[in-house]
Amino acid sequence: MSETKEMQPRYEPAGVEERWQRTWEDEGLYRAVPDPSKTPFVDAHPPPNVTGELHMGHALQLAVGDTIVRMKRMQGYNVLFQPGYDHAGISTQNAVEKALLREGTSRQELGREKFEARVWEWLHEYGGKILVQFRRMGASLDYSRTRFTMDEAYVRAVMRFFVHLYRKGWIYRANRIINWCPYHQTSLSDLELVHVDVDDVLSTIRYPLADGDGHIAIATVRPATIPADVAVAVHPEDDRYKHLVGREVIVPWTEQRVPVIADERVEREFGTGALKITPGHDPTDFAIGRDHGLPEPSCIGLDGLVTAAGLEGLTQKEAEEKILDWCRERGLLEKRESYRHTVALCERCETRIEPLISLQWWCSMEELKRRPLELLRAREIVYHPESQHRFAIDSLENAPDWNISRQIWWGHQLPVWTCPDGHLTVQETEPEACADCGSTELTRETDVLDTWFSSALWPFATLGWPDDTEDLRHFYPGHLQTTAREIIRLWENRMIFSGLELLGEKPFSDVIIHSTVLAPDGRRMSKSLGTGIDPLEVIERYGTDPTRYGLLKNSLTQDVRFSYAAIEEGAKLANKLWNAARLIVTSCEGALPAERPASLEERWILARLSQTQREVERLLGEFDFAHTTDALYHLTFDDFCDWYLEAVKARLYDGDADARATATAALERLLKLLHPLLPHVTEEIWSHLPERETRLIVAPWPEAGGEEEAGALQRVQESAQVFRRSGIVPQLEGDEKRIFDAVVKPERAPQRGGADAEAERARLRKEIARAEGMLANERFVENAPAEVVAAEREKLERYRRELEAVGDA
RNA sequence: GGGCGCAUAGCUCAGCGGGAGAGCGCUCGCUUCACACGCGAGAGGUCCCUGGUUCGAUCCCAGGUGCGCCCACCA
Repeated sequence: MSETKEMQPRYEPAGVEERWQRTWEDEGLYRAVPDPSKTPFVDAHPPPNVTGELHMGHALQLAVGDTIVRMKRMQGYNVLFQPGYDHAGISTQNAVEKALLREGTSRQELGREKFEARVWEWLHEYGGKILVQFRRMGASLDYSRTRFTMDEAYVRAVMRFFVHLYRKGWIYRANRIINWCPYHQTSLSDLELVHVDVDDVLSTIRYPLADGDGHIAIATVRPATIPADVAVAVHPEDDRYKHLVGREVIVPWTEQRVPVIADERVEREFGTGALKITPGHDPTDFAIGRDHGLPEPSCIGLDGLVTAAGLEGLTQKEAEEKILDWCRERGLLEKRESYRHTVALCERCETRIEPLISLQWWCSMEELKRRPLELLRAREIVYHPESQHRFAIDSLENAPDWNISRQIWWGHQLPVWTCPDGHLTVQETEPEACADCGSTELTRETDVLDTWFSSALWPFATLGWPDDTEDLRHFYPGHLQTTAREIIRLWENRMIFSGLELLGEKPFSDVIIHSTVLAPDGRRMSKSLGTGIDPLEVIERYGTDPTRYGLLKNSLTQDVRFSYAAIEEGAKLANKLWNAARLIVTSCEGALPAERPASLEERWILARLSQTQREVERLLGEFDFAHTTDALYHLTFDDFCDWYLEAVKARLYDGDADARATATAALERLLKLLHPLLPHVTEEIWSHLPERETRLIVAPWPEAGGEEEAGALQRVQESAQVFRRSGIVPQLEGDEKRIFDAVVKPERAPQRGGADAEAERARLRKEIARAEGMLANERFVENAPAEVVAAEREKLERYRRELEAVGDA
């Protein structure tokens, strides 16, 4: 399938990349088909939010997964790289609501059914955008298998999961304090909040003792919640208040009598050391209240407005004013001081969160987390880098029960029906009648499930579960996951326990937690800061190959700053490779004779290719992309181009058949090693090589041969170094002399003066003195490892040899 | 308040017990028939500070300083 196109001196990714992306997909080379004769390799790529535009983190994530997957595919694995997108409950609902607002209407006006229809409409318009972006990033996903978490089949999996957990007794309904977003009118998990610092006012208010004997002062930033106070708490060891425990105080405004209790969760150092207890509107107070058996009244409604007697319908600010005035009149307001603290906001709309008590659905984690922990501890599932493995274990150990219900409209409605008598019927599909009393007047639970409840099924719901499909049998359990750090607890842990619980096997064995890509100035990339860089714009400018190279050049262990320089390095590598290929292709037209690598430089480059291949296999096995790029960059520039090609160039021009055959073979191997990293340029070059039977993307990964000759050019390279520094031509013979003359071109090199030679001698003498000094140190020779001492001896000999060559004046 | 991580050349970063490295940038020399997104040479560094362990520390340990991220109910 060689195509005879002229190769331009400069490689231009534009056009070439899109062409290959189409070709690979059209020729079905991304397709994954179950085949029992092959070993599967599965990476279920995280489904981005359907509303989203891909950001730099997605680009990195895709590059990481795609690089591994491309190597595996060439190595003969039956690769499934699964694409799709997530319905992203609240985030999607938000986007559509914003659109409705612009049209002058609202979700409430439309009603639930019309709103849902509207979301689907919106999805049909924008939902495909993600996949276009995936393709443009060169991701070799099997697009024919694209799944959506609200597909009919997927919904069935979600319902099955819920019913399964319910029947196990792990799903329950309970009143708990939750994070309530008054704007979205829904509960939110702790992980859906953002915390920001705000300037607030801390008020110190006196609660008179019921027996008239003085007062206790408490400090609060939320006087509006005073009407729901049920106690005042002090630390049990606090000598200031010990004597008051068990007595009663009078709550301002309501003038209710409440007890003084002791609890060690009270911070003695904060404020006055006394804390008002409002279980209905504060998580700490809620916990303390439950432990002390206190009532849980509320004074703030779901809309965030106050409901307390005499304050009905007021905003919290207004209520606060009234209460503070009330206190002031009675001399109970001790002081007001400015106070900076953090508050929780809804991450979607940045509305201040109200902690409220609400009836929610929960999933108990006690049983579900047991086996995942065993597997993680046994390292049957491994997070990379190692620090994230420990974090994953910690976060699972401490996983609280999971609030799985949300009071929004867009999502999977709970498969729970209630009859007028309050019996619950829980089953996958709509029941005819109540399971308990046979009533046919059933109403379905209006809550929907947390988005992550469905995401948790991604590795197998995409394969057809709950049906026993061929896909499932062949492609489950999978292997790789690539994810951002912040969703380990939201997603990774839940995929693991759901896979183990429902299918009995872990969904994957390795999880790569990639780094966060920061803006060039080290700040977070974010739209609101204006620091975001659109990966598609970078791709437009530099090409996909350079972009993924630039992103992968960084280590996984720490956050990295986005760097155009790294991407330009990738562009240079692509261009260098292109030109190396141009030299070989243009001088090697015509039939190829048998390969017979006879000369020193040929044996050397083939050994270097093998050596680097092993290194790349090892590095990618450890998911070390930074060193992979480094090794391949130097292999291409230094070894392949600057030494090997320079050495054989003359023979290629002369039409030496053996040289041409070996050059083509060597280039072929170089292209294979580089393909996972730079898929497009390597495939394009491959298409210019004569008589290729397959596309490079599915060409077999080479067998790494021997490495014995990898050091064969050492003497020539050392001589070159000495010559270039000193101008002194070394004594070499045969192949070594020929290579030296071809690569170093002594006749063309500028004549060096005596100063250079003298500088070189001085350098060598210094090195020799250092090495001699070390070897003269008995304690070094005795205590240092034998190989370290031997290496030092070798160095000494080499320096002496070089000094002799330079002429020890 | 917990947890994790980072401080190495002008910049971005690798190295992590025995010669201080890469890429970019900078200086100098190359109109060498694959490539100037090239080739060659070079300048540039108390490897954050203070102690400790060691024959030997950029690397290990302790403390300090300065950053970053994640988590957390100080009202």
